[in-house]
Amino acid sequence: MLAGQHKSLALGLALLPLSQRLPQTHLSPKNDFVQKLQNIENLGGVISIHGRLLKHGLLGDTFISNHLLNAYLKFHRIENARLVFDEIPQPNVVSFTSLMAGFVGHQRAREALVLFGRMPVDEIMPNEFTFATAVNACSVLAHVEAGRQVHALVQTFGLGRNLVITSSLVDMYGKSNETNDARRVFDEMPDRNIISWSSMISAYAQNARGHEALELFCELLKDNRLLPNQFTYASVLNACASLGRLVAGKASHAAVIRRLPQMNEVVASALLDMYAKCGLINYSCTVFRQMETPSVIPYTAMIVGAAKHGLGRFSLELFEEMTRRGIRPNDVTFIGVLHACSHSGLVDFGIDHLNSMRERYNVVPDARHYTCVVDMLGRAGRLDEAYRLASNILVENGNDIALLWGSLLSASRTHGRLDLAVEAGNRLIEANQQVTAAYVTMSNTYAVVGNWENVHGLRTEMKKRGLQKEPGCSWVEIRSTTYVFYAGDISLCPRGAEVMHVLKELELRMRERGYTGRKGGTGMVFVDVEEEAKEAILGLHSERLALGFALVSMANGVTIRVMKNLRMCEDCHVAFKLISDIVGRDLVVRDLNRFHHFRDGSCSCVDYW
DNA sequence: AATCAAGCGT
Repeated sequence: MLAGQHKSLALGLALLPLSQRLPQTHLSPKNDFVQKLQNIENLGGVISIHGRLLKHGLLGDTFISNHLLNAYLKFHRIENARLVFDEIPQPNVVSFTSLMAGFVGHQRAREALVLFGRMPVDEIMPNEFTFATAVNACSVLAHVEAGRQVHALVQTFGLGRNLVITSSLVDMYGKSNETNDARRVFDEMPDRNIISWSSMISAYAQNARGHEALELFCELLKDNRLLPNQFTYASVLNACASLGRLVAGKASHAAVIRRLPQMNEVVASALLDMYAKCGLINYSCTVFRQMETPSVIPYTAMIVGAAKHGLGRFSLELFEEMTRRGIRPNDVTFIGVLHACSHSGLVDFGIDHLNSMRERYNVVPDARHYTCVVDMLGRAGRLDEAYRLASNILVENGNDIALLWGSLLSASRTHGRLDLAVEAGNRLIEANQQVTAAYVTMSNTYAVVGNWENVHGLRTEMKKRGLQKEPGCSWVEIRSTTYVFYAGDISLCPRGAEVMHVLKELELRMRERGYTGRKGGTGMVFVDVEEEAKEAILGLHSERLALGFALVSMANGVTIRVMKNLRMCEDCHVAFKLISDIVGRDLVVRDLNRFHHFRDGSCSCVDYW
């Protein structure tokens, strides 16, 4: 509305005869205005100068209008900025670039690209600033086709060696999950700054290629001219977290303390997330409590971390605490909260939260939230309710379908509900999602109820369709060596006999304590935890081998973590607790304490990096 | 006058 007034005023001014306009003094009010616009500290000031510019008839001046446009952007008034742009008689490349950057910064990247496309029509030549912004727009949209087109234009304009543009391209390819293209651009850069390196490290970290992220980080450290900063460490920690590499994560923590003048919230969030994913929830908590005013993101990370460790009550307390402090939960926070309820069997709390999220917090539940609730009902054995809910959710995205029906299928198998397992499995197969896993789980459900004919039938069907289960693997990180295990023959496993002995003993004790693996959720490590093919069942699951090896190492006084499929296996955590009970000592805690290098912020950790 | 990197879910 405000901007609309300006528009009509501007038209009115244009009708005034030149003589009636205020004369320009040779003291140049122009420069005066520009300086004021640059140093302005609040929106009111921008509006007042806007009015005075109108009076002086200075809005036709592209240079001044560009300053005004950017002043509006400084206070996030993207609409006002756009209206200023629309009134510039001859917008130049800076006008275009500034408004494009404004759109990108306000979740309107598509409009930035539209504006970019308008430039040739207005016969404005884009420059390096414009291209960097255009690439950034594609990056935000993860629109790799547009990104490739812009990349091609960059080459045509002879800007293929520009540092800023190429760094943006690395980021764009990374965000579009085209990691190899990101690396190609990175390798071809004539020179690189810390942003180029951080972008490439983060491209690896975000695309499940943590090993390469850490490798590249090591390479970066060899160059003494470039210092890693907060961005770099956040990505490195993210890589450690996704790999479950506690030792590297610890060392990064040490490096953060030693090498960064101060830690910001993003690094702290990455750090607490890393500790949670590597199994040290107490460390997560310590990092979290060191933050004075954590925002929604560290709160969410902590809630999710606690949930994964089976600390459902703690998750809910954290949620209470954050809302009490007036921090608004977002969609991800609720995924964490529902996840917590699901994994701690707090079904009714979970349903309450689902219902309150829209009403009280104005967060609309989507497929991911409903999937959590389906999972929660399924784990609790309330399969009919789970099925009813799942049938009523509208899911289009293949990945969402896989999560929803995959969750129901798994619960149906656990509870021996053949009817629902078949229904859920067929949904997956129809949607061409997780087809192999669906066949295997359906077949396992037939096995649970003793219907061997159908087990065999499904196996034949799989063979006919040429479906083969990829071998899963698990690994253990001991000191800084990673031991990888595949399902199969025990004789291939290092210290196989010892491993076998420990596992047998453990399984016996667990059965004595009533862990049959039929209750869902916890205690599943030892019975059918992985949906592996029947052949693998004859041998051993990779997780059991990894766990057994870890236990043997632990018995020899070695500190270990057990990992599964890139993430910490929450069931292993439960298993550790049981093992501690069985051996009558708190092995886990004692061993974790040996890692305690950080006291009072000082550090005695070896220089890993 | 305008351009590049980071953290929370499955």
